[in-house]
Amino acid sequence: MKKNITIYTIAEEAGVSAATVSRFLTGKAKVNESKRKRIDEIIKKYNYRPNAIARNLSNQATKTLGFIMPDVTAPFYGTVFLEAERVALEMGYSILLCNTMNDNVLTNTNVEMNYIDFILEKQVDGLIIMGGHIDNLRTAPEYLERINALTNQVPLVMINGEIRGLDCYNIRSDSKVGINQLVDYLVSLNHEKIAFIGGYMDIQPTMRRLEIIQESLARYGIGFNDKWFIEDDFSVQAGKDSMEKLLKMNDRPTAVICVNDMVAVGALHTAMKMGVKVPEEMSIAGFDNTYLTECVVPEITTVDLQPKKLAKTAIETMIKHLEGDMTDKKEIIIKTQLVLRDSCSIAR
Amino acid sequence: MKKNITIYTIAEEAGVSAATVSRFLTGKAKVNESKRKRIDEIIKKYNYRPNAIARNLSNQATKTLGFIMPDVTAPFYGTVFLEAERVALEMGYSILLCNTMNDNVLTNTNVEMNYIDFILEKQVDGLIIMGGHIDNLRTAPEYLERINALTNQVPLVMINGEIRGLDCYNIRSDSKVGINQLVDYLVSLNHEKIAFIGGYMDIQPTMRRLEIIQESLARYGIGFNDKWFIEDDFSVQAGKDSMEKLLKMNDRPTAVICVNDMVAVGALHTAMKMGVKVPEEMSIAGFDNTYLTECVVPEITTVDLQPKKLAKTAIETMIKHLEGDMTDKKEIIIKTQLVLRDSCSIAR
DNA sequence: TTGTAGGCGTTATCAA
DNA sequence: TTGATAACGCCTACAA
Repeated sequence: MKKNITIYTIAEEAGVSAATVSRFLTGKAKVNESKRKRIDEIIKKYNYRPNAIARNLSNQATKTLGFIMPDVTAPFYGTVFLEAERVALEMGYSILLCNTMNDNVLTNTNVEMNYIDFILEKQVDGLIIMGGHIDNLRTAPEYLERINALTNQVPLVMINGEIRGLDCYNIRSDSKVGINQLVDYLVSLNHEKIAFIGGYMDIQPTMRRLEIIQESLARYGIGFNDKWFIEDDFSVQAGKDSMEKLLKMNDRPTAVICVNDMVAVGALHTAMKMGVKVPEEMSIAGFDNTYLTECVVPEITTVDLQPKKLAKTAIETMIKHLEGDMTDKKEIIIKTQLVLRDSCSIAR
Repeated sequence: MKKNITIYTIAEEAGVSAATVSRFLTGKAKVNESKRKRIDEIIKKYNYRPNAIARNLSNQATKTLGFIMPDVTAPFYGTVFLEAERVALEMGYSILLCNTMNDNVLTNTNVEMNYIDFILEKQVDGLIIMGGHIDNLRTAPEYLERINALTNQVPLVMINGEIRGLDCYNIRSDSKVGINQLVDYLVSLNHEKIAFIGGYMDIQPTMRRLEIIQESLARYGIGFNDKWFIEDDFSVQAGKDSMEKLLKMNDRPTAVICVNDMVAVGALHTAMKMGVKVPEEMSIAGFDNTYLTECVVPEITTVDLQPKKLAKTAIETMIKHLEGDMTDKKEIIIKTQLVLRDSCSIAR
């Protein structure tokens, strides 16, 4: 086994001490011009790279951020992650990603809890959580306890999470603006029979959106028919199934708001398959404004949650905190906005 | 600042030496039952977790694999990554993901090369590369040189890469079977005017697929009209643009094979927007078999590249290598297969 | 079965 | 400006 090349290797060949090589590497102290040059040469000769593990151990910091989410494969989460990675890298940090996929959002918190431990062992400097159990309105007590303890070990940023009274940063989107715009729009198109599909009752984005929709409709004196809330998960398949249920009803809604774009795409899929014309016979809207909305015809009208802005804010908030630039602004709201496309038209 | 809890903290309180605690932790040597118990208690009391960084430094291994790819957000890549993460975790490894997004596939190799350095500094035990410059048929010499050097530092697994004569493992999908099936199918539907859209000429998956399509058509004595190869990138937008070009031609093809599902979805989008019925007036097929194909109507007929199998094989191959279970099978072929859905029908 | 001591590759403190 | 030297937290001979 070839011996590793270390600062000692470099130091020896350059005729200096390891400390000097280290200083050269970090640039935190001056080193004589001639030695500089020699060190530089040897480093290039060996194509030497400092060992980040050793560096981390010594520095007591890894310059890496843990990021826990359900599934990068979902366009919204994926977009957030990618932007987070980009911004982090730009600021000199890297991201350790964990997908908790297998967890059942409503019950089993094991995967996520294991991941938290796992990620802490890796000594991340900060932890970012998006989706999963932090969205759960009835959080399991042991999970709550764990996440509370967490808060003392490492700074935490939650994206669109729901847990109250937790000492962490919250980056959340204010759905209200976007939803009001959406409801205004639908009402202006004469819709009064509006459904809401996808998502679990116990999950925050679901209930929050549903409530705001109801409030928003109430401004027009329009009631929400509970039969038209179809509970399911957040997948394309959920959209397909839920729309099918809706279409089998005697009293159909004229417009369907979906808990996210994936569900909207699924809903559109079923409508088309069952010969229901969108938007002529049925209007459909989504949430998130992911690229999916522009994949289908008609393109889907949606509420933009600004995933990139969420990501950027989350990373910047975390790094500011880590670098001592404290704020006491623990909560940051990102505005949402309606994006008009082709999937809604006048009710008939 | 609170002092960190280390094996010494535990050792002291348990009245044993740090070595014993370490042995308890690794389980690699026996430790007396009564001490076992005491150690265990203290560990729980403090909620102690071993510091992975220190462990890695000592072990000279990180149990993490670097994974370099262009963009997790693309469904195919995302699927591969997710499965890779799952399998790796199951085998006790974690994955450090890097998205090279910003690189221009054809020219600038900087982002990817920087990432390689970056990832090596983190002392990953192995490196997996999928997409990006390894697909480039005219690889930049300095990139080749770099990647060759790489090969001496860390085991390398390439997924569907093209670089020949490199000492690494290759997991690649054999497109031939799937493409032959696709061509057989299209010909059986009376298609003779078949286009191919998306992808760059200089990129392996593009050319490989195109060549095989041509060969496959040749079996039927059908020629390929070069005008119907529209070069573009691999995005939904590419599909939209390319289809538009195709539809503006006087002599239109009756079927379009797309370099991947995203392009296929884009192509379908344009066809529908321009009032061309799919599949009645135009058949469309894709590659990859991602979930996108089932989002749209008609659902898209595609060649399944088995992303999960690619991922699993890649990870298993890597870990087998790392754990000394060497094989000399440096190349593993994953079969592809045609998946029939609704986007193709008889030519007219 | 247990403890001592040295090493993993860097950084940082303290003299010089 | 430089060089010893002691951390950082864990693992593993080696000796007991």
